[in-house]
Amino acid sequence: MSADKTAEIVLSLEIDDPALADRLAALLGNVAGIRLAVPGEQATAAIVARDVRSMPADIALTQRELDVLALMAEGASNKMIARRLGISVHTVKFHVGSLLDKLDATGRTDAVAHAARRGVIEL
Amino acid sequence: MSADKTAEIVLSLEIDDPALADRLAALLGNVAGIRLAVPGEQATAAIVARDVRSMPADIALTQRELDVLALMAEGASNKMIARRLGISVHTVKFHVGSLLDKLDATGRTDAVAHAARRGVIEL
DNA sequence: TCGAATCCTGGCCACCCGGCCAGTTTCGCA
DNA sequence: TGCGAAACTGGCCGGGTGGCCAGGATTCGA
Repeated sequence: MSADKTAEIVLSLEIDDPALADRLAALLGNVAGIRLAVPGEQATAAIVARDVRSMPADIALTQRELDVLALMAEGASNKMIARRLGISVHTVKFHVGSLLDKLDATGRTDAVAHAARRGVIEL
Repeated sequence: MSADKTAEIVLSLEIDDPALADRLAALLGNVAGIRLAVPGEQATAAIVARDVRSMPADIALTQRELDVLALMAEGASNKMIARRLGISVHTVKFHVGSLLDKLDATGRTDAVAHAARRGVIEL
């Protein structure tokens, strides 16, 4: 019975803003096929805030830097990034250096963490 | 009036499971006051997966591994971690090695990214 | 009592990383 | 028509990283 694919979808409302949470609760409360989870209940999916954290002025990264950053977040080494982007390792290092500078990070791990925190990338 | 509190809520559907995503899209598609975001659009909130399949039982990490992992997420080097925890660099490497193994990561950056994705740590 | 797990440490070594120096091309804008 | 920004490449090098080997100490449950 737990494998009933057509059962109603349980949504966990995880919004800090009370006003927004209330509005969503009201709107979703009487939609057939959807049910809001009671506190602590295992939900199928969750609704989380999305507008606040991406607001504070995205850091100005070039397209190439974003390419490199995305691959860094995948755990790729400079060599792998170079191969994937079809450029040399030296160029990758060049972009990584710019990234560390712009993101105020001490290393690639820190850079990915900072970028994720600021919403520049999604993990 | 962009500050109209009663404007429709834009939801970003971020569900990997195609079937679930389709069902949610169908159910939410004609709810007054709610609109699904087009790709790339700035949404008010996001709907993310939250069932058991996406939370495959927290990885069994020891307390010490969690200590090391947290410092790694701060961008700390092995040497820094060693100093902070009062242990040798060799021991830090030992724990980092275990983390890479348990988190199925290729390097410390990948390890932090994986851990963040699985909710083991908060960035 | 005997493992098993966890935590700790050391040496060794190939490789990676980040920073330094230098240069080239292409593009858009003033 | 210059000029800066972006992208790209190279050499060099000190230090960091990760994997391998070896060991020892502790606790806990079978």
